Amino acid sequence: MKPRITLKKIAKEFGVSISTVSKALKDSHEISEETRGKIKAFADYYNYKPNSLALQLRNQKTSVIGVIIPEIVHHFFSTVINGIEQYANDKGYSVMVCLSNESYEKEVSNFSVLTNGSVDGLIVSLARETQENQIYKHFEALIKDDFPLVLFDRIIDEIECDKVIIDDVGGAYKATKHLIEIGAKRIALITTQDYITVGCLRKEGYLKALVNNGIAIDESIIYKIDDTKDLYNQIGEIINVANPPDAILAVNEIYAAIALKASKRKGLIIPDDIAIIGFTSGLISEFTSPRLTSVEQHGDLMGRQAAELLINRIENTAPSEFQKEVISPNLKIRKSTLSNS
Amino acid sequence: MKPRITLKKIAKEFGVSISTVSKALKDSHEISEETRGKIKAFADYYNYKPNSLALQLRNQKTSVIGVIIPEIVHHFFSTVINGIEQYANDKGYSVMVCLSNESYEKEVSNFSVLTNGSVDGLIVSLARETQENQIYKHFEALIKDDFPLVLFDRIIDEIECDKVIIDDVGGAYKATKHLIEIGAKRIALITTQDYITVGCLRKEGYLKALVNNGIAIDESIIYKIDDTKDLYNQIGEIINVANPPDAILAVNEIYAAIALKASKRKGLIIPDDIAIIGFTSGLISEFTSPRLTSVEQHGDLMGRQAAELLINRIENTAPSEFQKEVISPNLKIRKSTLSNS
DNA sequence: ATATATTGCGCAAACGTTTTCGTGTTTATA
DNA sequence: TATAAACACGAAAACGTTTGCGCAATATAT
Repeated sequence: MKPRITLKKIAKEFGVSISTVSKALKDSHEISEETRGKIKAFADYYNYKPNSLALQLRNQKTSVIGVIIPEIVHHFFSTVINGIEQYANDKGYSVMVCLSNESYEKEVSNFSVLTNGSVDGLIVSLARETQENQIYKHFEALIKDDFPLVLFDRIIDEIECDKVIIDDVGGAYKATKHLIEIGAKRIALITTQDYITVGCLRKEGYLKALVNNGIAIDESIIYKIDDTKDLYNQIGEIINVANPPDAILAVNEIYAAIALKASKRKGLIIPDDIAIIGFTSGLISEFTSPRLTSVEQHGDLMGRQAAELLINRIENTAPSEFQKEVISPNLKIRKSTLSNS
Repeated sequence: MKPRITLKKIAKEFGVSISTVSKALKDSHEISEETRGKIKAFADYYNYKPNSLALQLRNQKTSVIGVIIPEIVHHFFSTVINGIEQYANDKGYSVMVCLSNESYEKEVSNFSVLTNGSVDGLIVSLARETQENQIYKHFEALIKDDFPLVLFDRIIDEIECDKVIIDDVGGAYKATKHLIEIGAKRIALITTQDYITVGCLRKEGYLKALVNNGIAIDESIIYKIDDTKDLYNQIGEIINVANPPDAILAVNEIYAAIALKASKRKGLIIPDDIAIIGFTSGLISEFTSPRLTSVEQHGDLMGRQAAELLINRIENTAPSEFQKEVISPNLKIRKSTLSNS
């Protein structure tokens, strides 16, 4: 690659000082019309652009925000990124994305890459492993220095910073209530392992809805899926029993879609024999047959809000207490809970 | 945010020079054991980390690669990002993602943000609008300066740089041939507007397969979808005719999934009445009913290869001629072309 | 005791920019 | 003609880092 053109080189070309060139390019009236003209023409010809590293160093501001997410090949997270990008761009920031791949170690290494001055702030959703291990040491230094930080979706309360979450309890409550309203009596819950906080919260909403509507809790139809093992087998076993549940609430779209397939394979009619709802903001629900009723998570909005909180923090326009934004999910009712009869 | 600790501050603390501190922290034997010890302890306590902007400026290297893609909420692109990240991380690079949102203007503005010295190289897939307008002015300066650049998927031949594409012609050929082999006679093509290069190439493969197998080309069953209008209507009209095609090749997953739904609604049996194949690397095909046969695009691999080409270019380990990697797609045969009978 | 190594550290340049504060020359005013 | 103002530009510091080189002071060898 050819070396980029710098103020110094332009200065040399015309036998003037660097400051003269800098001022000329900024149209300072300190510099004569003539000098200005030729310098600008020259710079233009060679496509001069100020080196942003130098500017960032001088201004002590990068206008970049770092984002660390567990994975990107995941509709929810990519919508969040989208939201972050939108808002950040509007405000003149760029986005640097790093993936933790659900690994604690990778998350920590991303931290050290991003907190060395290359970004003005950080938006993070915790890796599964981090939640599992419950080690948050890498956050301590940031918190101590008031480094601008926003946690979203996969958050933990111990870390003191701005946060954006969806009301998982409320979403699960709404979904469960809907199932009850359409006549379900035995509503199974397909959820994650306990250490995934969103899984727990959704279970909470599910339980609350049951209790509030006078349905006894049946622990035997609450299933905790192990994401590292085969999903089809695990979920298939829930359906392929003598007396399968008459409704299912799944904490994500994939679980729901698999449950739907398993039900069809067993010959159950959806939603008459079994109604299904998934959590999601994905495309899958749109194309299953029948289409899946689902709890919409508004990832875009979440991203925008996270970016807004962060940028306010960066630019010191935020209140000193940390904010916690809660986004209300809504139920998108489709055919998997909507009987034709 | 508290100001970060610097060499200067540590130097002041101990009444030594900045260079002493720098050397001490690097365990230089130029510095006495004693001085080294106390400086390192102090730095450690205050969690000193070298400011990466300063390093980048000094080393004339950012170890960041910029990526500009049309959109991120798109399974194919997110798998590509994933691949890029994997390879880049392995090699010690970080990734900065910018979205063009299919807009020419946004693409150009992303260019100016990223080519000011903040990244060592660029991986780009063109915005739809850019392909439509055929204005590639923003590339010229880069090319002239040998700026490390890799184009993937949505490429154009005029721009001289490294490229990664999938063999769209071959993929469409394979898919079409498969349809012919299972007995299809009237194979419709659902494709994009002409300016999308991948659409054209896939059409080419489709036509070639027809010709090679002695099937007459019927322009009336080649449909060009307008992405800015309602997809369901446009695709529905293809199916809801007196004599619908007996097979469909769609240039992406969504088109295929919609065609599948429309076919089912009309009461057609898939694949007996109508067989369907989509291009994709997505999740949708997995969950339609029946599941969709599809041309797998290997986005991950594409990302890794793009990153490899770029990093080789950056580190000057690439041959001087530009490379063009072509990835062979393969056919994932599922129930939408696999008759039970 | 003198010459030579070795040790321990500081200086200064370099990366590229912006900006304040001079400073010398020219022009305008008294 | 003397003085003030206007003009056109340069020097230098600052952002934070690394590193080759120089220079003392001490330690070792002759």
